[in-house]
Amino acid sequence: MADLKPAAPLGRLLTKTFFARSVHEVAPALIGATLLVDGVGGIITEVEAYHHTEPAAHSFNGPTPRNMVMFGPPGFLYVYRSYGIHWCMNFVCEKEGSASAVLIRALEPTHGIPAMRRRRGLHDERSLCTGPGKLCEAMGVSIKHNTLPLDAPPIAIHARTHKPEIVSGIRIGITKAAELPWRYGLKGSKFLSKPFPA
DNA sequence: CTCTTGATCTTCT
DNA sequence: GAAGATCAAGAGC
Repeated sequence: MADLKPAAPLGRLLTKTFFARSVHEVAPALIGATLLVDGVGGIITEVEAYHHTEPAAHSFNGPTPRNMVMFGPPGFLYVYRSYGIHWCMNFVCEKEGSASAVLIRALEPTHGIPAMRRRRGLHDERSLCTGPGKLCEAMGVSIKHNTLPLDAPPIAIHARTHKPEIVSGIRIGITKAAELPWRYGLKGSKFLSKPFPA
């Protein structure tokens, strides 16, 4: 079955240098970019920044087998198990040893929607990728993808072609350092894990 | 609509 | 032993 939804125009492919700067610059710059894994994915609508200097970050207490990739160079994928059942994906940023990353929280599906629907089961398109665990399931991302480079197959991230309106707010689902406004979203998007407060 | 609960991996106490 | 960067299903209002 053909994919009938028109895809957004794709910009250039992002390379590792895009991620080699402050996580607070990378996070809002990713909103509107198109993330594809094996050609399946969509427009990034929501992310959160995590910095190793604050206690909500997995890297706050130093390296472990799980978070090892966060301590390496920028431009690689960090995938971890959440609540024992879901996978969540992050882009490692800044520089080697900095251990900061951006959590991808929601996508607007544009590519390979039938494949995503198949992986997710009985779900409407609006709830296919509106959460960090949901989008990994929809794109088939798991621990197998941990440590993969972000600028080589099967991963492709296309820059946005126009700067969108971006909203920010406090992060979701955490108890430590919860007051930090490091959640970023595409203004007015219907594909968010939760609405941003007005 | 909101609230509660179960799933059960990784890390920390 | 407990908590956590989650999600879906079910009960109650």
